[in-house]
Amino acid sequence: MNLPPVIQAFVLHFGEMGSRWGINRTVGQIYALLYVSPEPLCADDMVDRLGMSRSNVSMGLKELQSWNLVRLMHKPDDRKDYFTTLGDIWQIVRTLVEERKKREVDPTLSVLRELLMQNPAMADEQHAQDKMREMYEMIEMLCGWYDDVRRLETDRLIQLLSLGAKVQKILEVKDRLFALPGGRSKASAEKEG
Amino acid sequence: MNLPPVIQAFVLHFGEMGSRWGINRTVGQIYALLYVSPEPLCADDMVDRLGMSRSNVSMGLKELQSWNLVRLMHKPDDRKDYFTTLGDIWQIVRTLVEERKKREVDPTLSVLRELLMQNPAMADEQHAQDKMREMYEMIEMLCGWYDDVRRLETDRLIQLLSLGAKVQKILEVKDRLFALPGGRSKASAEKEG
DNA sequence: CACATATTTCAGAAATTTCTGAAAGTTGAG
DNA sequence: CTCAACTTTCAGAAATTTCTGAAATATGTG
Repeated sequence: MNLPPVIQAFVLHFGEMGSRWGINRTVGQIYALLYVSPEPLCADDMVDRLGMSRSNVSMGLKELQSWNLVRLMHKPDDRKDYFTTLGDIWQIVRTLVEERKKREVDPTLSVLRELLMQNPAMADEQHAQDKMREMYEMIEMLCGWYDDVRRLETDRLIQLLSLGAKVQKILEVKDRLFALPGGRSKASAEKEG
Repeated sequence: MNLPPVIQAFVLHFGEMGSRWGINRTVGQIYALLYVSPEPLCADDMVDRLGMSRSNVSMGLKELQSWNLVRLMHKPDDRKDYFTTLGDIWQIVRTLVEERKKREVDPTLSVLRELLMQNPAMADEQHAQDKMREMYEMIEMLCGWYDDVRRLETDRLIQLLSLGAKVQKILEVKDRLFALPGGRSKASAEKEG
């Protein structure tokens, strides 16, 4: 590896982290390097700096493109392909979540849905299906929330995050304010959508 | 494998999913089987039903215990160890998130913190550190939010999730209600915590 | 303690994943 | 079309991870 120490440490760490997630070590390293680079890099730059084979870099870049994590660019009068990461850190997180959902959560939901349609042939299967339904409903709820939240603009999202659980308190205050004795208040109507 | 078809399909799916996460295939299968079982199982039950070696089951259970995902039990007059999953699905999700944070997010934060202390020796390192800081702050914000939300009781959490982004609207309503011309309102005071 | 029942460890086999160099493919310029 | 510059593919090598059987360890019972 041929990198300044701080960058090398960062790249190595993300290589390790990558291998804990589905992404492999070299893909993690390539991405980390691109993330901290001030300029787009071409494959040969990465070969030099990361010390891996040209073909490995090529495969890694292909995978990163399939994750929508990297953008292909060109420089004028240069036939090489250059790459950069895509968007700011929040956009990166959004993309990561979106892609992982697509690859992991959605297929799981569809397996569960299918299994829940089967007729249980015995008590154990019945019980298993009940547990699967519990899981299915939990995932659906998280997906519904995600589907709402992903549409927020980033500064709204940040605002919401900084609020944390204080939302609860605000809801309580609001409920008290709008509460009408024995009636369905405007607040609860809104809360229930 | 020696399992009813619906359960087998579930177990196989979670095996595959497990291998996309850090968890390996057989550990995923063991957990899936325990999750849908009405009764605690002993290691030999798992050997029978999953068709893997006794030692493999033993190692898998050890790993699941280290993740706090499985509880060891005993039956009266029986020397075998029995195992169950731990808590309802929401508790399981909490545990998973907590453990993954501990193993993946916390170490990353500490690497980043350390790298941000270094003196940049050149422009590229300076730029890299800026990007790392951006990432560090994003992770800190997510952790802060998580730290708030994890304390909520499950039904409060569910309530919050079903609310989704509608929280935003409620905030807007609230801001409008409390807004005093030119003044720091009770609402904004609360929002800023 | 001796024995039977259980669980864990661990060295190496088996399987899977990652990585490489060589060859094939692509593309723009002359 | 031909060449040079560049990228991709892919078969097999290398590395890593997973899995197993055999041996070691632990534990309750008489």
